Amino acid sequence: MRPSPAVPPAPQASSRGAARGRTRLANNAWEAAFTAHSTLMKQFAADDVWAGLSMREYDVLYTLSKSGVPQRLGDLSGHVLLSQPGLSRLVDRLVERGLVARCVDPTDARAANLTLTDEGRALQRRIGRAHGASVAAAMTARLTDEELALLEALSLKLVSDPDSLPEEHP
Amino acid sequence: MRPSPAVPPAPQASSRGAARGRTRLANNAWEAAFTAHSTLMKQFAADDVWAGLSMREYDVLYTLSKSGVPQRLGDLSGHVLLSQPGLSRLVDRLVERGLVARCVDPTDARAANLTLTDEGRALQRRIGRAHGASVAAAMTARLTDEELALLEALSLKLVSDPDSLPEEHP
DNA sequence: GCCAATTATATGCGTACGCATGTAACTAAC
DNA sequence: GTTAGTTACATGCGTACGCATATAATTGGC
Repeated sequence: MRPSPAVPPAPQASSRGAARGRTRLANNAWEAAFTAHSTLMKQFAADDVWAGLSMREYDVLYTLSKSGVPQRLGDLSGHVLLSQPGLSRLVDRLVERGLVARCVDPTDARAANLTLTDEGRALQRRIGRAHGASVAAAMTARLTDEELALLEALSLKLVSDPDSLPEEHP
Repeated sequence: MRPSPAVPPAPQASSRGAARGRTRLANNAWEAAFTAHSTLMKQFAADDVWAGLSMREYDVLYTLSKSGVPQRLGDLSGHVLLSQPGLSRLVDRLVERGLVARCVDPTDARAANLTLTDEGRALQRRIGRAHGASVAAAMTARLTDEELALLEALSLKLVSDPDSLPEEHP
C-alpha cells in the first residue's frame, strides 16, 4: 500500500538477475507491513481509551514514562513521527494540561528537560493498561507466540544500526 | 513505542498463567513494529522524490493506480489512514492539480468514482519508481530474502479477516 | 576573551486535519 | 407515491501540523 512499493504491477521480476526480484520482495514486504500498521492504527484509534489525548500525545507520555526521566525535545523527536516544531507545541499542550513539566537543565540553559508530572504518569498508566489490552487482543487473535516473537525480531532488525548500513554492495 | 505496549516495564510476566507473557509478547511485537514503521517513514519522507505531494497524497495516487480504476471515496478510506472529510479534501486537491478526475457513476449519483488522469498516472509512476528504489534499499540493507518474505507473510496474517476473529478464547 | 558556527528550542504563517454536521441520493416499508 | 432511514460525500469551524525562520545558549578557533 501507500508510500511504498510504487513499482507498478511490474511484468514479472525476471528480466535478468535477481536484483529485480529482491526489489519486489522488499517492496511487497513494506507494503504489507505498511497496510498492517495502518489497519491496526485505525482500529486502536477507534478504541475509547484515549482520555482526550491524541495518540501522538499519548506516545510522548509513554516515551517519557518508559525512558527513565528527563528527556529533551531532541530525544523525543527521534521516537515520535512529528516535526520538531510540531513536537514542541505538542509538549506545550501537555504542559498546559499539567501532564508534563519543563525543568531547566543546569548544564545547558537551552534544554527543556521534560518529565512527567504525577498526574501525567497516572494518566499514562491508565491509558496504557487499556491500550495494551487492546493491542494484545488484536495481535494475539491472528499470530501465535512464535509469530509474535518473530515479528518483533524482524522489526528490530529492520531498523538496527549496527554501525551504519553496508552501503550499496558490501 | 508509541500508541502501543503501555503496559509499563512490568515485573516479569510470571505471576500466574501464560496470559501475561502472551500479552507482553504481543505488546513488544507491536512496539517494535511501530518503531520500525516510524523510523522508516521518517527516512522515506526525507527522500527528495515526492514532487510536491505529501506521502498521503501519493498513497492515494498509488492506491488508484494499483486498483483497476474507478474507486469511490469509501473504497479509498479503507486503505488510507485519514478521516473521511480529510480524504475528501485531499482528493479535492488532487483534482485541482489535475492528477485525479471525479466521474459520475450512472448507477449512483452520490458516488465520486475517482480515476487517475494521464498526468496523475505518469506522476505516480515517476514517484513510485524512485520511492520503490528507496524502500528496497532500506529493506534489503537489513533483511535477507527469507526475512523479507517472512515479514510480508506475518504482516498479511496480522490483518487478515478469515471470517472475523476467534473472539476471546476459541 | 571574542566572534563565527552550531545546537536546542520557539514562533509566524499558511495549510491540512478531525469532529460535528449538512446536503443530496438511494432504499424500503407502507 | 410518500416518507423514514440510510448511505455517500461535502462543508464550517477550531485545532494541529510543517516549513521557514527567529532567538537564545554553547562550542571552537584564534
